[in-house]
Amino acid sequence: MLSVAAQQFAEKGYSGASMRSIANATGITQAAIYHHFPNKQALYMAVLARHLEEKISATVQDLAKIDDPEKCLRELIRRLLQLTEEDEHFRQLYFRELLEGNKERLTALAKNVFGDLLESVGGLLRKLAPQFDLNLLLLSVAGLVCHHVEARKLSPFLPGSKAKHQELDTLSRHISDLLLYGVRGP
Amino acid sequence: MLSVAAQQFAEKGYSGASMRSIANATGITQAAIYHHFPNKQALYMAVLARHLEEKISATVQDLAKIDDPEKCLRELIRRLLQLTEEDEHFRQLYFRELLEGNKERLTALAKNVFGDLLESVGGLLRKLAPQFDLNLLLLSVAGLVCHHVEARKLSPFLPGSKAKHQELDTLSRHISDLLLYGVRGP
DNA sequence: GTCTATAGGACGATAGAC
DNA sequence: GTCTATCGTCCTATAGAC
Repeated sequence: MLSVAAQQFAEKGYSGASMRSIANATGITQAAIYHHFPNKQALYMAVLARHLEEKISATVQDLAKIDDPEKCLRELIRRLLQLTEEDEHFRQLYFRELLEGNKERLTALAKNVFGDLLESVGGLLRKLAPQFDLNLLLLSVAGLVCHHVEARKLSPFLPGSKAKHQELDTLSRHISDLLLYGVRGP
Repeated sequence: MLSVAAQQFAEKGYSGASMRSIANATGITQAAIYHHFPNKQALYMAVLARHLEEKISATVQDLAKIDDPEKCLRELIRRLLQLTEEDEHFRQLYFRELLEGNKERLTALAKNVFGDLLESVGGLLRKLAPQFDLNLLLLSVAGLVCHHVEARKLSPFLPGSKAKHQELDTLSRHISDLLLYGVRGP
């Protein structure tokens, strides 16, 4: 039921997803939701907790074990790409929170999502890029990954579009190379 | 009236913004909108055309005149940051289109927004980064700029947040340095 | 070009039976 | 825990007067 709600909130947004359609897709009537959650907001918060906060910590685990900083960064990019590709709703919910999240929800997002990210890869990034601000670098990585995956819907309509622009390996190499070496390339 | 509608669509999304609230904020009644637009979709499309497609072409003009590629890239980043900061609705509408745009709307977005971008800075990027795919590079730049500005709402709640993370100059230098030199820095 | 009025439906939430 | 039924509110869109 939480995953059905996540799908609808991600695809249609908070206002666009109705309690009725979520209930119907779950297989119960709209009134029955109110036995599990007091109101729509509470249901939405439960969706966020499960879909954003749990998934990120599972994704970035074990990264600290990789010794070589460059390999570790490439692996971070690869995992984030895979997460945001496999779980379309994760990415959409994150974007929607950036757009519409109030102070309370943004605080939770910062603490639970980026807090976990920092813990896992903060050390790596500090070693790899001592000249850069850690928070800004994290936001750069998140922006690159999420935007590239989200823009795959847009990519086919761009002039000079190629099929390989859709592939995860292509995106992974592009982002990693860009981050590691800048526009001049490796 | 189009700018009022842009504001509401950007802030509350398509479903969240009602014809009533748009009309009231404009100073007319809800029924009067239907004299100017046949329905809600048509109003939304008019908003997109004005707010996304017109603004981007004004922003990237004159860039080709700058000879030094590095200066030109820095200026591109600065202008895009300024556009997406000054015109909050531009950025929000772009993100919302990425999330919810159908094929027709994404085609228009690709053609009118990224088409203009390509025309103005395509040559620069090809010269500056011959090893990188042009479309992927454009999407990287767009993702970095938009995400950084959008994430300013999130930034204060991050661990280790600093006031300067909010400043446009800081963001501009961070993004430009990262693109030009990678994580190793200049 | 804007108004009032209203149709017709979807929404969130509640009451109460089973 | 789920149902049916319903309330009150909001919504998009239309009709018709001025």
